[in-house]
Amino acid sequence: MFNINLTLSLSAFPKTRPEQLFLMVNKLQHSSNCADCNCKASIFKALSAFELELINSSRFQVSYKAGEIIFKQGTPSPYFVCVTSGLAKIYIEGYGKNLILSLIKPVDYIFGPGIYVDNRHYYSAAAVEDCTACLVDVSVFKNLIRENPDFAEEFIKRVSLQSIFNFDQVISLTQKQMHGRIADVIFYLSDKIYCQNPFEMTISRQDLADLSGMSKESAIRILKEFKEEGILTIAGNIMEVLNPKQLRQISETG
Amino acid sequence: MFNINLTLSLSAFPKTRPEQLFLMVNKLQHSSNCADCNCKASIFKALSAFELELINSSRFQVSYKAGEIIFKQGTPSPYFVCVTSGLAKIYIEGYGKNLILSLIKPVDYIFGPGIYVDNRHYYSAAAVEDCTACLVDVSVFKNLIRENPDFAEEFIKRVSLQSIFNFDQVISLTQKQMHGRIADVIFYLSDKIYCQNPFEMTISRQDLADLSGMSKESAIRILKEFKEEGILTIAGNIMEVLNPKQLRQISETG
DNA sequence: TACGCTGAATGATATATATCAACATGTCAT
DNA sequence: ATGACATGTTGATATATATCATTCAGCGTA
Repeated sequence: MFNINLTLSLSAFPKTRPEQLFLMVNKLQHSSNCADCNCKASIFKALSAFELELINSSRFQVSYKAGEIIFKQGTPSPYFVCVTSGLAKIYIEGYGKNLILSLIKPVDYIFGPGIYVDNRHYYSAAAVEDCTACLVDVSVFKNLIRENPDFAEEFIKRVSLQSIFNFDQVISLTQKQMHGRIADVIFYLSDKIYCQNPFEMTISRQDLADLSGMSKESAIRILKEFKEEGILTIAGNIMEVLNPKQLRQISETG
Repeated sequence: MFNINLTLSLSAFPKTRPEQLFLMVNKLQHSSNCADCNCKASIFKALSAFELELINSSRFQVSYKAGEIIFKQGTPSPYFVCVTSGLAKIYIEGYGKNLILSLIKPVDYIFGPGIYVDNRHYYSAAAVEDCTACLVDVSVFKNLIRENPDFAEEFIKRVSLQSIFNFDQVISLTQKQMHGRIADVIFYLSDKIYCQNPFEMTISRQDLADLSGMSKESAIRILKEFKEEGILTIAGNIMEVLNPKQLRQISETG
């Protein structure tokens, strides 16, 4: 079922050569401090000052330009990634198409299931907007999980929430038709990602399609229909949901 | 995106009334011993004899007839379920249709993401064949995770493997067309569930459809095509894959 | 300004898939 | 054996969706 198509996928992003990543890694380090930063990062609240300092001292900061790849599905996974600014996406490279699992905004982490299995990434991550991120050595993280049960529970809780989110997503993708799926994605964007109503769509139409599991053309057509029905407006990159009630209705009737 | 449709779903299984479950729970208790049984249950290998006895003393055994519901999506989740004989399915009740996430055979566990979130089930479970299962109080389980880091790691590893499996499944469901999806399910059945090549299909055609995210009629039609092309045979409930290579090909070309 | 490039939009067409309806088969209790 | 009921099978049809081709708009660069 699952095939790592490294060669194929590398060529899909010809702009970012591996060396560039390492250059960026060395560019800026330790520019701020975990103890200050973690206020929004819920799972870190279970850590003591000493433990936070452990993470802080082993971390380094990286910046990515929009479109650049953060890591590739199939590659080793030595770091735990925490996005501190900008917007990133994590996506599975499937059979010709990509499926975006979720968008990652500050302060959120990217940790894949591979960390505890074979230390490989099971999905790719890329910057959608210009991003900064902190990388922390996975082994530091794993040690904390072994030594601090509260932190372990927070971690498991986090993984569980992600899993629940994925369930919703699978049902949306497999049992709703296009209108309902686009409605779901629009709610996801306005409620969970941009968190405001007239919001700037910083993702492309292709990303919108990859989030809702359909072709770019279909996604565009449905946006147009929603516009014509007065459910939303799009001016440039600014989208506003005018009739959330009707949109909810569309989401629920599939 | 996510709606718990309890009323709708109860009526979908008119045969099993809630009282029946409790009657069965009281029928047989402590018929065997975790220390003997756990040989196949990998995550328990991290537990000491004392810890196993903790689980053993708080567990009780239940049996379910084929078709009976083990628990319902949306209900509280006080127990951790370990299937000790027979075959069960876990499935999400979506918009009209069900999606089977996986089949559970001995010795495997059913633990949902709700345990660490809101103590609710996020999917339903039902017996496909007659089943016996052990129920263990979730709090006993959670305590062991707090106190035994090895066990915690095994648990996280387990959850991770399940997550990886789900990724494959999502890609199959959203990016392959029907032939590829049915091929994937047939491999799943022969390699992971029944583990033999001429195998008895104890699941119904509807279950096959719910595993591959399509209508029952479409699933049947594709089985017929596979028969006509000599890829497999079906006699009664016995299915045999004759040309696994070609089936693999179909799986991979989507 | 003109050029070329990339992402977005639109229309025409092909096709995968669900739905509906009818029919067959098996199974169980009477 | 008989009927009733669930499950499986098949065919005809409708429809959701992808694909292909084309045009358009914005944007940086020569």
